[in-house]
Amino acid sequence: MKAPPQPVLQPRKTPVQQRSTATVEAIYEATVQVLLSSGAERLTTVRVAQRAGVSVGTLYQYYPNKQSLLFAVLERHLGQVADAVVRACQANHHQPVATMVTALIDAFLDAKLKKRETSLALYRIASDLDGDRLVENFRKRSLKAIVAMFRTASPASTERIEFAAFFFFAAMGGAIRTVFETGASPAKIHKLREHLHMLGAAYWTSALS
Amino acid sequence: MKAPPQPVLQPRKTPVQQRSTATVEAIYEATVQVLLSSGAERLTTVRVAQRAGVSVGTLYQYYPNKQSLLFAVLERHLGQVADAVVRACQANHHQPVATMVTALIDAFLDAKLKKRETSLALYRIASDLDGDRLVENFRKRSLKAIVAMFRTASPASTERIEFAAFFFFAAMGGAIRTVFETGASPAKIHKLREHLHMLGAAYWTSALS
Amino acid sequence: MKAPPQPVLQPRKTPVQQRSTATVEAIYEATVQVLLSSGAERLTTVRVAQRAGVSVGTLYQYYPNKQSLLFAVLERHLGQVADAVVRACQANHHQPVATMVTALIDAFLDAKLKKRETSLALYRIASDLDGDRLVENFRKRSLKAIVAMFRTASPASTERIEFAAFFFFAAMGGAIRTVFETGASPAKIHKLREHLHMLGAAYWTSALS
Amino acid sequence: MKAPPQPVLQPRKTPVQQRSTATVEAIYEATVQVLLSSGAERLTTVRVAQRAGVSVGTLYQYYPNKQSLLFAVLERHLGQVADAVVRACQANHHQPVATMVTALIDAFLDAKLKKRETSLALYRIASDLDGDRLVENFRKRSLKAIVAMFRTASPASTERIEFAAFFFFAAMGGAIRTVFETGASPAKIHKLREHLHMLGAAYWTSALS
DNA sequence: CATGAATGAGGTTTCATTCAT
DNA sequence: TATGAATGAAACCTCATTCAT
Repeated sequence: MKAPPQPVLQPRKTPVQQRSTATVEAIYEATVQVLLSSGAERLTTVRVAQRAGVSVGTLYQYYPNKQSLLFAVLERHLGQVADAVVRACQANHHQPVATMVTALIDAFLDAKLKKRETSLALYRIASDLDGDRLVENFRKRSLKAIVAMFRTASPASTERIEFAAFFFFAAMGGAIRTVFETGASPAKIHKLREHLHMLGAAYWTSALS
Repeated sequence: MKAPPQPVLQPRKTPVQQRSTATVEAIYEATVQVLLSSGAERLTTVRVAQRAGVSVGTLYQYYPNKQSLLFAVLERHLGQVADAVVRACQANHHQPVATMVTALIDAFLDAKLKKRETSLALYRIASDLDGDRLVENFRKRSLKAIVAMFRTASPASTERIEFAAFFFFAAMGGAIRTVFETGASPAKIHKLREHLHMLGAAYWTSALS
Repeated sequence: MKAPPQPVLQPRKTPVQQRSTATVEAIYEATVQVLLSSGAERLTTVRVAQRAGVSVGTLYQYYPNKQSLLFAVLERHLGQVADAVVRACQANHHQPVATMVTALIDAFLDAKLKKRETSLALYRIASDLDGDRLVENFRKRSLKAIVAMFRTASPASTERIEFAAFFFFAAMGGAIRTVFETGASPAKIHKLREHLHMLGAAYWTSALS
Repeated sequence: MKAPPQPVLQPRKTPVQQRSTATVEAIYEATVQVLLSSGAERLTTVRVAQRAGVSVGTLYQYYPNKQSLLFAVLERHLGQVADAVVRACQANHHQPVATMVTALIDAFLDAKLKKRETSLALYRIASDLDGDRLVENFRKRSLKAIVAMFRTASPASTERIEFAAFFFFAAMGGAIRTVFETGASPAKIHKLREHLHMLGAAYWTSALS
């Protein structure tokens, strides 16, 4: 991956035609597949194009460079998880804290589980140059919803809730990531959920008091 | 016209002369420095050698390939953190749970803080091929000591303690990592420690009951 | 940071466009030329590419590694010689032994003479890793045709004919190679042919009796 | 193998002391061993020195460069074979031609057999830059003795005998080399000798008439 | 004399990206 | 628009040779 002087990371064009949309989608899917089957190290633009059934040239019509490709994948994945979290939070305003915690954890964990493989592959590329920015956006969106939810349940200061949300989100993410990375059997996933609930209940009770 | 090599990750030779000991250390230090200043992506063997003030050839006399270089850094870092954790655990057998939790958290967090920059850089390269193995070893060593400590404080089943240790270690690591990655001001570090203590106390009380 | 490759010696892709057919041929020719002008020792992929008027990258689009390049040249050369031998043998079934011997020798020698320089350069690279396999194939093809021919002229056991063919083929090859290596003036070539005829006639008469 | 501007191929010093002689011998032996065990491709000066139990520096005290090392080995090997041939020839002056032929063949083949492995390894390095010169010397010495021998048995012109000797020597060498290279079982060696005798008798009878 | 650490040119190979067809 | 051949900078790694100790 060469370092382009001024990287452009947005898709080059907004597809409006039928064919373009299909092509973009095929490239997206191919990227995920190559990521899963070959790993980030072996992911080359030519390989992705081949898997997508198009030529490299075509790939570059829609993504100005390799990074934008990976960004697109990462962005969509994070977006899906954030969506789940936001929905769960919005649906549980004014509920008891215990309910909120469970809903938040389940939403996050289930979203990750649904794309477990993709998620695993993406942990790695997220570290690459400037992937942080996307992760940051993802975190902001999620935290905003989480904070909003907990504010309907607790008189604690916004600042306090904000840090607690940030902190808990990070801890939860770390636990899930590690379980995924060390091999996630159904039994282990089950225990993970249990302990997340336990952790969440215990933590938020302390944190909001 | 090369011949098929087999990747070896151990240092290539044990220095016998005075000079080479200094060289190997210089290369190690240079690796850390380049990692910090340029990032893993921009870390090349030539750059490391230059920074160390030696030629590439010399580098390859001591490290058979680029990976072994990164391994050495990762290994030493993880070893130091594990050492700190193990020491803290051994020193707190038969203490109250609250004391144990605080000791564990502080040991881990302080070890990480001491090499915060290095730690940050290493999160990224650990994902690389087989870095997992080192991380796995690190986790095993740490968990063994943690489990041994908590067994002196609780009649809970070993299996339960083991999972709790694994889970908490992962959550704590995730929280710390995220704080490091999002910029760790002293104030934030302070809050982090507080909330880790809170999280730890709340979680272990639940988990061991 | 490379991943463990597995050596492949077959050409990498089949050209579909007009342009690439020309390119692959240019690279092939350049390889022969560099081999002749610089010797196998000085043959580098960059040099070959330059001589071919393309970039190294292009070279590697068609030949997966340096060896495959040399293989291609060796294979074509050996193929041509084998073709000549096979044709000569097939055309002389049921002829007198003297005729057979002369035909065989002339076919082999003339095929070698036609590409004398190439042949000379190839003697050297054939020794390289696994070049043996190609030479072995070449020998098998040739010997099969030779044995088939002599069986139409002699009641000797197949086993006897087979060894005689192998032995004579080797002796003939050695004599020709040495003459080529020590400088082959037309006069010397003339004598060589004469003595090969003499040797062949004398040997096969003994061997088949 | 870099190309030194003005290669010096003679051993750097003539060893007179005890230790030096032993060292030179050890290096020589190590070279052969490395050649056999690792092949010419993997033969490095450091490896040879290690196998010899000395440092590279010491190696370079006795051999000015890598080529001179290989030359020494090649030279000694060829010398031994030439010695055997010369002795056999000198011992068979004025014998019947059949006796001469058998003696010559047996001397050559046995000398090669005695160092079959070394011989095989050396075929390859002899092709390297300027190995030809040594081979040429070897051939000259051998041919001189062969010609001298046959002149005591035949009134044929010197020129005729000379070419016949050259030609036969080459054919014999080629046959032996090929057998060695294709795997020389005792049975195959036995047949080889038989057919060499047959070839030799038949050829020289024709050639001297 | 011996040692072996250091050198660095040079070789092979990859892959993001461009552009003529 | 799509194609895929071509590019070439840049990375990794080797190894003959030197020279301070």
